[in-house]
Amino acid sequence: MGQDVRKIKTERDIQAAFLSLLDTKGFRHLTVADICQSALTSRSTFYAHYLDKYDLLDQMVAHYSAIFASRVDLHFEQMIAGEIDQMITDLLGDMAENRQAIAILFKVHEPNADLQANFRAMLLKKWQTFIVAQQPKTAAPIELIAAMGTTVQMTLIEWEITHGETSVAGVADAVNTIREAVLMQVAGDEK
Amino acid sequence: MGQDVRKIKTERDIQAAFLSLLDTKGFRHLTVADICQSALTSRSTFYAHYLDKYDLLDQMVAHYSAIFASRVDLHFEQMIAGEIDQMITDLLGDMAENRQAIAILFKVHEPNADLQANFRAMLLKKWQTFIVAQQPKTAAPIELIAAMGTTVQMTLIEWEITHGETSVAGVADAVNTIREAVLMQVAGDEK
DNA sequence: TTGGAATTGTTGCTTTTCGAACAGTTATCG
DNA sequence: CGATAACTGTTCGAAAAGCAACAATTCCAA
Repeated sequence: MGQDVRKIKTERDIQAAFLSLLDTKGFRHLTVADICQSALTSRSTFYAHYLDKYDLLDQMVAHYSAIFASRVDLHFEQMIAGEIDQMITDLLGDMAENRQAIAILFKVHEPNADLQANFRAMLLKKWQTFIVAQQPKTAAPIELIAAMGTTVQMTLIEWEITHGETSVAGVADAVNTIREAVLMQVAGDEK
Repeated sequence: MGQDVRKIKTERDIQAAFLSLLDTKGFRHLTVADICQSALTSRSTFYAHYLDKYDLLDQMVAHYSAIFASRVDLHFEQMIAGEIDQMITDLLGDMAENRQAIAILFKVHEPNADLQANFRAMLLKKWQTFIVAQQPKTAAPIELIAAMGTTVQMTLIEWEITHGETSVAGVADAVNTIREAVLMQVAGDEK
């Protein structure tokens, strides 16, 4: 099972080159030849690993989606519990090596490969089931409140991923204020 | 020629890993297995490229020595002419990609592989022939003055290589003052 | 000093990658 | 529109890298 080191290396090189070019030239006008030239591999090798550039993008999006999927439960619970500082620390810890890659992939929006949309969808589902479980008495539609919570959380994630481990103090406060407003809606409290 | 991309890549990986380990563990206690593990290559591949770790070091020292050898004439002339700013700019320009590698190799002193000693030897030879050509009337031994000039120039080079493209203004002045003192000795002027 | 562990070079065999060609498909531009 | 350039996806033999095993040092601590 332990793969041949060469496969690991070429996939690493191809993916690194892909991300770099994605950042500069964008996805649409990127050719397989471009990627291979930058990765110092041959095209035939590329096709031994991926069907085409779409497959490469798919696999990478799936990869980072899976990583986030394995953390999303904890992340959501921390959000609800208001443990914003800890949530941010954990997120940055988990994503440390992948931060740059995720930041780049977040800007790519292809029909069946949209990392940002995947993250958002996972969070939205969490919010929906959470709100339903609360049996809110609010007049506002459940879907709206779920969308609100998701948006707030996604905005924070994007901010952290692009800005890295900068000062977190003010951020936590700001997020917390908005978070409480959303949760108040869920509880059904009228102002 | 060594045209196959794979050769280029493995040598690049091996040399990068080697430099990195050289910086952390030093040369003596470094094993071929260490290098290969860090470079993600196999030992048999290593031995297909190098005789042993000494050969690897030799080749790298020879490589950077050759680069410096191709610049040393211009570099020395700029030193004599007092074009310190230009000299520094040119040096950093030429060495931009190799700065880190040279800085690391400068700390390695093996019997037949000493980059720092090679640099110094080249400069010393330039100073010696220069001074002889001037037919100095100074009472001081030629070898002493040559050693002085070489030391001053080497010190500057080491400073630039370790400190990079930081402010150059004050450096040029300081070097120039010392340079003039040395040249005054060459001219034989008694204070 | 000695015995086990680690390191060295070397080897045979397998797997992967390379490079160059190929026909077929899409852009690009005058 | 037409052509010609670029890109795709595939194939092939040759070259390189990987891997595991080996005996032969060398290291190092008991």
